Parts: sequence; structure tokens; C-alpha cells
Amino acid sequence: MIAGFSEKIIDWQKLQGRHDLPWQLTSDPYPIWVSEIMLQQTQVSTVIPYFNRFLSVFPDLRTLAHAHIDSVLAQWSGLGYYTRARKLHCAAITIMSEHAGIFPESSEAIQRLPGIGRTTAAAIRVFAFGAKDAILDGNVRRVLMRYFALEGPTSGKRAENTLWPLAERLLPDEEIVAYTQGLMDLGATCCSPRQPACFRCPLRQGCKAFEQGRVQDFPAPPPSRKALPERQIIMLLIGRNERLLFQRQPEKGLWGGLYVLPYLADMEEAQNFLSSHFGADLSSGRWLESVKHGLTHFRLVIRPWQIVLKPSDLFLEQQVWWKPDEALAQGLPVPVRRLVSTWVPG
DNA sequence: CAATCGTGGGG
DNA sequence: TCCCCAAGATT
Repeated sequence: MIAGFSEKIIDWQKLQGRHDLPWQLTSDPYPIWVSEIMLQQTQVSTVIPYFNRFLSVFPDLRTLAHAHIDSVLAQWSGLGYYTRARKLHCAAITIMSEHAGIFPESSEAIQRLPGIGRTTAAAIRVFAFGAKDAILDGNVRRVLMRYFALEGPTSGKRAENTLWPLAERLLPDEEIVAYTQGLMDLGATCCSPRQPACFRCPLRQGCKAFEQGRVQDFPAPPPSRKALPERQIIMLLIGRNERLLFQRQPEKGLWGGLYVLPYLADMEEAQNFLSSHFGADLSSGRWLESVKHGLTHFRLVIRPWQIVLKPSDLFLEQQVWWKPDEALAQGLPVPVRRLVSTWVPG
């Protein structure tokens, strides 16, 4: 037990922390769970509008479990990391069937649900049940590495073996909610990655990194990664009667389960696609302005090719044709959303 | 353990 | 414009 650590955080949280986030107004595990999934690798300000919309459409666990995955992904559209949405939906179904619709309380049962690891499970248990569990997200890792001047990277076996026991040892017996929320708020608003506001930090006294004047040395900066590779694709805006052709992405991989405009590696494949599906020719179309889109591990350059099918071209019933407004209500990746919203038929 | 998975905002 | 990274989990 480190003297005063948790007390300082709890006191700070009550005065300076956030108390009115939409998921803080309840101890119902369902909205807390939804928020924790949305907040994975995603900032609070980004999540808030998505959270409010999601809860208005899927107000409880039963509604979510009975929903079609397409409508879940439609609500998630734009948030990214779409596996989270599919696993959230899957977990809701599991809770209905294996837990009688009641969100489980034990750490083991919660972590068996898809999409929930140790930190997310702990956060849910703290905020919904007041459990004395330790979390270890990016914010907490940074705060602890600075406070104790821990060398080395924030992840990896050594960091895990140090940080988890440390985080558990620091837990207070009282006010676990204020402590947990305060630890995260402190990391997000005060002990930030760059230019932390040490002058107003409640942990300034006792922070080893601060006392050594080496705050910027912790956590150790990750090895600089090489420039992201660039991938180029042709995306086809195939128009027919005011509608565009869409395809559903496979579950695995980028944008899994979302609807996209057909895309291909090069113009030869694009030509093959058009001739095999419609007996149509690329040559009657035209280029639109390229769309650049950054993803985690590569840069995507989309070269959109717009074409309007003739009435005589083939028509297959099972294809997905949507007017722009219909499409924009679906689960679309952001760059596809951009292309669709600016599309002018003909 | 490294790679994968999105997107938006800040410096 | 570019780089960084955010309430991580999964394979």
C-alpha cells in the first residue's frame, strides 16, 4: 500500500473528475458494458453521441439480443473496430441464453463473453457492482509508469508482471468507483501522454518521474515504426435507376460485416467484375476524385470509378441496390459513406 | 509475440 | 502534412 495514493485520486476525482458522462448516471451493467466496449481505443468525446444513439435504439439487453446484426452495425457505423459490435451482439445473445438475460457478476463469467478482456471486465464490475477490481488501460499504465518511474515499454511480459500486481495493491477498500474513474480521468485530462499538466496534478508529490524531472521519459517511447504502406483500390459506383450497387464485407477482416461499394485491386479486375456481372464495359464510366483514408496499419487510396448501367445490361435479383439515403442508414465504413453522400446519379 | 482491427483529433 | 495515439481484445 502506497501512502495516500488512492486518497489523493479519490479527492481529486470528486472535485476535478467527470461525473456526468451518460454512462455514469446508472449502475445498470448493460449501458456500462456498452460504454466500455465503445470506449476501447476510442476517446470519450467520440463515444458520447454513438452511445446515446445506441441506447435509444437498443435500450436494453433483450432488445439488442433480438436485433439483426445489420442494425447493430448501422448504429456502430463510423466508430471503427467493427468486431466490437459483432461481439457485443453475440455476447447479448449468449447472456440471454446462458444467463437468463441477467448480466453475470463473476469475473470469470464476464471474461468468457466475447470482446471482454481483463480490463473491460474489471471496469464493468467496478461501475456496475462496486467490485474491488483493478483496471489497466492505457491511461492507468501511463500514470503508474510515471508515478513509479518504471523503465521499459508499457506492454509485454515484464510490464504485465509489474503493473497488474501494482494496480491491485493500490486499490482502496472504499470508494472504488471514484478511485477507478479518477485514475482514468487523471490519465486522460492531467497525466496526458504529451505535456502533462503536472502543476495541477494531485499525485505531483510522490511522483518519481516528476521528482526526477523526467516526466517525459515515462513511459518509454515505443520504437518508431516505419512509414505505413499504401494500398490502392478501385471502388465502383455502379448506378442503376437512382440506386447504387453494394456488397457485404465478409465477417473477418477489414470492415467485417459492413456494406461497401464493390472494390477491386486494379482496372483489369474491375473490368472483369463488370463484364461478368452485367455484361457491361468500364469504358463508359469516369474517374471521380480520389479518397485517401488512413487506417491502423496502412494508408488506403480509393480511386472511385463511376458508371451508369444501361437498361439492357444484366440484372440479378439478389444484388443489393440502394438509393443513397437508404444506404446511408446502413452500416457503412466512413470512406464509403463519403462517396455515397456525394454521389450524383448519371 | 506481432499483427490486426477504424477513426478522429491534437501537436 | 505527418505522426501520434485513444477506457484493448483477439488470433
